[in-house]
Amino acid sequence: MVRPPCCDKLNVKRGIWTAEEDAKILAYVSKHGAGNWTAVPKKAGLRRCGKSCRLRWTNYLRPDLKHDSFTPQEEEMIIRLHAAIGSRWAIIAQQLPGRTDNDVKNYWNTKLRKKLSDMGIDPVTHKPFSQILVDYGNIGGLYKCGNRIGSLNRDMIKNAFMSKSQHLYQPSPPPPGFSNINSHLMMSTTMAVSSQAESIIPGGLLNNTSDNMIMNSLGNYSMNSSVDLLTQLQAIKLVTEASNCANNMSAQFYHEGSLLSSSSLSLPSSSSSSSSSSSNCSTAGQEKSPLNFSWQDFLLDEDALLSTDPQERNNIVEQSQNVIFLPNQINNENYNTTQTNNTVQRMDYGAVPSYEFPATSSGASSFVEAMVDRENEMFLEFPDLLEDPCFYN
DNA sequence: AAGCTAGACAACCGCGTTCCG
DNA sequence: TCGGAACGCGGTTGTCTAGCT
Repeated sequence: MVRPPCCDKLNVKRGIWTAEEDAKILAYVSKHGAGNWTAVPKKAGLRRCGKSCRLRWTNYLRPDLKHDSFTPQEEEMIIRLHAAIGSRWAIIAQQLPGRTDNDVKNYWNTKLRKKLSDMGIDPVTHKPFSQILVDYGNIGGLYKCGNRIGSLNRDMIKNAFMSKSQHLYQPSPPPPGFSNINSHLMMSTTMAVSSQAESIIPGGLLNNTSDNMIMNSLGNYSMNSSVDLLTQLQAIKLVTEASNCANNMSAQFYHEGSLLSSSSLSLPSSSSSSSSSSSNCSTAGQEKSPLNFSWQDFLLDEDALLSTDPQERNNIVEQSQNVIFLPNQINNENYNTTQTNNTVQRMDYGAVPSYEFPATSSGASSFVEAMVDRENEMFLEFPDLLEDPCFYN
């Protein structure tokens, strides 16, 4: 391995930093400012690689860092952004004042990934395991009549059921031989990416040119496989706007996340569309107070969706669209993103979005906790379903 | 009390990108 | 335009500690 010149010294110290070394870094930065890290070890009197000095400063010593535990709001923001842009920790961290990419990455790897898995959601794709199961079935021919998945992990079955409550999907007719409850499961697990795009981005809710610009761009996402920084910023904006506006939409986000991350958004290379865009909450969004939240709001009326009446189906889909994605009502003075010299500046939120989570009887304080609580409630509500390991039979 | 294990977090490594002469 | 140095990022590894057996 070829070490950088600044590290290519035999006597470079490695490992845990001492308080004395920290003090030297702090003294140096306070005097000269952060930067020119290759010169820092020599000027500060440290036997460390410049790269290591920079890391120590950015991840630990910076005065603006928060060292307390993550709040539920931060936790949810990480999940949302990860769903939207994947493991772009630096970008995600920019949306969380006082947090570093390393912080976010560690928190994800040690906490959130496991929590999502426990909730039945694949932390990589943000899709329910049940959908992966169905995808697997499509490949392996599980749909064919008489096939059973009784040999599959019971937890996976459980997760499949859970996903019904956590995801709002476009309906698709159940495969032949599936019962009504099966179709519930299937509906929750089958959707086409293209239809997602249309379902979560109802153009009718857009009020101004810049919004339309973003939405038109998103509408073209499937045509291009490249995801540039601007695209990700757009995704972040959409995510944060959706969070602020429809603060009870946590469950649906995974739906959106699958769209935004799995495929690829193609947006025009116009920086103005990102920085100057603003949007207003739709009437629909304003009317739906979090206080009036009902879990049923997240669920589609399957019978209506399966109805042969096109108008009835459209009505349901339109309702779901209004629920899923709402333009924001963010005060642009508080919500700002700029891009200068290819450096993405932190978005500042005058007020950190406060999310309302699906109501549970336990009063969970975070989205994840709410989901877990809801899971428990649903198991109590439908114990019979979980007794039968052969849902798909 | 000793050993083991898992979780949390700090630090390192390799690689891609940007900067600059 | 090119090449080397510096920087930044994401993945991985290492270390410490608390809890359990």
